[in-house]
Amino acid sequence: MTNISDIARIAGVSVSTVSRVLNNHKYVSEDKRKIVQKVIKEMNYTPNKNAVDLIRGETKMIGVIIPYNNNQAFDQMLHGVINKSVEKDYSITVLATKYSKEKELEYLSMLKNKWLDGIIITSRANSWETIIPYTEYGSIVSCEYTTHSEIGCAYIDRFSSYVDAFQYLKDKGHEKVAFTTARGTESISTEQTIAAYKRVFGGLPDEYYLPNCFRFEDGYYAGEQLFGRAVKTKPTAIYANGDEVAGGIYKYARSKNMNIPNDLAILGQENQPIGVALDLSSVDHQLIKVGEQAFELTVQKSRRNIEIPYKIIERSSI
Amino acid sequence: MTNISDIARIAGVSVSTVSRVLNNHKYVSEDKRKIVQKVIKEMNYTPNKNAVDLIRGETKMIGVIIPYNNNQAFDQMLHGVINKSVEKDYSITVLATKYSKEKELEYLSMLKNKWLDGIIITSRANSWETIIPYTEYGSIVSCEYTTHSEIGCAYIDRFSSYVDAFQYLKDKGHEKVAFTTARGTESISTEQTIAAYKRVFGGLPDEYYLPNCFRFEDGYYAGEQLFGRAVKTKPTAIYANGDEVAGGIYKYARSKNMNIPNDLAILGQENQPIGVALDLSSVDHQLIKVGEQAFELTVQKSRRNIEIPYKIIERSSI
DNA sequence: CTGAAAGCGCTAACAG
DNA sequence: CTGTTAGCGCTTTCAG
Repeated sequence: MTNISDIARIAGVSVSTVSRVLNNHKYVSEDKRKIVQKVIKEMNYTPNKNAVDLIRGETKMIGVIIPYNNNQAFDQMLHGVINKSVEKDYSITVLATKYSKEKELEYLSMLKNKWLDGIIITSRANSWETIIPYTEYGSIVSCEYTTHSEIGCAYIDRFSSYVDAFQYLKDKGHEKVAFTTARGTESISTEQTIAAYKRVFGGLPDEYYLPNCFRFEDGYYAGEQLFGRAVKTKPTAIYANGDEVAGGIYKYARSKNMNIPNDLAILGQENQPIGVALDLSSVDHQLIKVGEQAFELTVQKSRRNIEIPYKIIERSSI
Repeated sequence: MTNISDIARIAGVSVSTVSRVLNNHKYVSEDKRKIVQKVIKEMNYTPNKNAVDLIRGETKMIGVIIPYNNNQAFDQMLHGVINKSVEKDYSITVLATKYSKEKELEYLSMLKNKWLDGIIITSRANSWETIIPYTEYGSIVSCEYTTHSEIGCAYIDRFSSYVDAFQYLKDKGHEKVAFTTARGTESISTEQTIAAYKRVFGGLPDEYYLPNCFRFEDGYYAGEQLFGRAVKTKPTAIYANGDEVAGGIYKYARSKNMNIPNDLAILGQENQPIGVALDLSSVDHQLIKVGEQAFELTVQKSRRNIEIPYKIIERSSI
């Protein structure tokens, strides 16, 4: 491993001069700069990033906390982050938690030990109170709205979005509406969905709320639950927490020869390929943009709150 | 930022002793170990990873080179890598190249500057000859078969897979078969598809070969190309390079009221949700397993070649 | 069992 | 413009 002093010795200059040309400082004579560059090239030398980071105290590396690494929604945000990072010469490290509080804390402390310059939280397991102390060590930005002034966020107004979605369904004549969510009531997003539902429809029949839906199969199973079992009044519409889940529901409905949208209207989320394939209406939360914005906030160490707009994409499933 | 000597001073021991308890060395008296641990906890101290990595010469960090960060196939391999990395306490950094040779080289030199312990190449832009010199600085493993002894690989026998797929179509009575690929003939995978095609069908009519297909829309466009324009003999079957692309083709065909599989048989790849939604047959290359194996090889610094089996999933589209 | 001291490879005053 | 030198925070001989 050739290092900076090898280069200095061979080039017949001091390490500082080598360091200067490495970092494009001025005040290096053309002669020396030339020769140093020549030696660097000849020796195929690259500075050791650990040493540089150690002394500089920053790594140009940002971590993205995602609960699951195989979920379309989190993937979209991750993609947004990666998109921007390529331009800005940052590296992105994927931090999967499976919603483990310990794991999440472990990742957060990567800020403390100077491994990461910043962290983007797409979805969290711990309370803000336990997360906030870590902002002392690096920039933390959230993809979920928060009023805590220590945390920047690029967010979608989920409550409004859910209200709009349910209202849209209601306007289309649906009064019996079911919905799926990923996690249960430990999730803010689920809480907001429920609140939005109640706002639009008044009460919420237990059987219309189907948690634990992540993937296609979960949607299919949700269909079975809703129509195969003892649900008193069958819903006429369902709002799924993603197009993949919506796809599973669609599949189930078609397997029972139900007509979409006449027998069952389906509204998905995130405007994914499976949705366009099946011609499913979807509310597009523009998660890629969320990721992109989150990245920008992180590198700028900004604590601003930026709202990303959503839009309902109307197709034939409603 | 409290550091190791702060801890040492407060605990009334030397830095070496602190270092020893940090690294679970034996030969530390219970008394001192206790007090050091107490101080560490009180001070909320975490070792600086840069300093540790600098002196150890390793980072427990692995990079994954992917051309695009929004392509289902690469995502699957990435997910496999991440799955395993969580267990093994490694961090994964995503390295998107867009097939730029320069960018790829830049990433490769992260091995040289001790930033990454290893690199997994899901798809490469440079020749093996230019990549191999970097194996001197860290473990490089490929997700594509290679005989170069310096490189380990977790691969699928693509040529056999393509031959099987085309033969399967032929056995089902299809003689006029078109296919899509991601890149053009600069890609080994495309070359293999073409070779497999010729092996099974003899020649390859130009118009049956449709490159530059990545996403749903590309599949739709491929359908337009094939059926909307002056293709002399319409194909009766098409082998798509992914279920998303297959989905686009399906969508196009249905928009023209074609019957699947009678008017057009469709075979996809990777067994993705969109494929099960549309009931598309698919050859599953088990890319997640490829990623998992690639990870194992990388941390073991192994140069073995491990073949991952594929399987054709029969559904109603053929 | 413990501490002093020598680095790991680099940057940034500081003094010429 | 250039070199000397003192660290960054940690691990690891090497002597006790």
